[in-house]
Amino acid sequence: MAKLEITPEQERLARFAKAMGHPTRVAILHFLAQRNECFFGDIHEVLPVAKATVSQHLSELKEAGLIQGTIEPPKVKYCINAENWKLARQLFSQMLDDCCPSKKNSCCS
Amino acid sequence: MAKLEITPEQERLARFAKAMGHPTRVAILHFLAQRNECFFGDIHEVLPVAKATVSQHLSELKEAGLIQGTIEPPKVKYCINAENWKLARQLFSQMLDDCCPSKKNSCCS
DNA sequence: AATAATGTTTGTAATTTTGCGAACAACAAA
DNA sequence: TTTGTTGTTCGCAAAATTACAAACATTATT
Repeated sequence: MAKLEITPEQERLARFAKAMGHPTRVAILHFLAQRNECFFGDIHEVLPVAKATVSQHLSELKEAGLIQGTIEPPKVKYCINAENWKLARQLFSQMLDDCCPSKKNSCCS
Repeated sequence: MAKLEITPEQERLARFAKAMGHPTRVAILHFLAQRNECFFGDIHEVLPVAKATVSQHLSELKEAGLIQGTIEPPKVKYCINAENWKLARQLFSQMLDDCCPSKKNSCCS
């Protein structure tokens, strides 16, 4: 029993995925992914949620490593964490590309 | 305020991501992604969790559309849902590739 | 009909997530 | 020093997630 070990890479992928697992956070990432300037206010202004909630979502994205925040008094600038973003891309590709090759007898019909 | 609409695509992506947001489910997907035969028992046998829990994780992956199950009495065969898998690949690529282009002045330094 | 094998469903408990208003902290400007 | 701006943190409540054992359903086999 239990021959399968969950690898650190799988843990990391799950961590990224979990952070992306909410519509508002996807919207935030999408917003950040196509902008240079990105203050908290810019994000909050555009979302239909309370600022406390936005702050919380940002904090989760940050803890997952997908974004980073820099204090620029009196504002806070957020942006994609390029390094981890790249890693996320790799891990998701690894997972999603590595399936359903042109096997015969595959149940993935 | 609230000028940003959350698109159906973002909802879908979040749905996929949420399903992938747990180490055990990532492990299950990885397992399924490289196999043709994939009965419940094969999956359960290899994971360090109770069968009720495995069943629950499978059901969540199924509801998210990432896998599908077929009853083959007295067993149940699971496999990747190829069509939605492809969609997931597209959505994740769209999100992850579409960032941090070689902009000057990008905060993604 | 009784038994066995394979998974799902149910019931339960602990934990986590989500969302918001209100209070708070940090800094700039009047 | 007082006021205003910008975000974070706190406290709370509702809902969702996670995990398991036990009960159940379904189909084969004896």
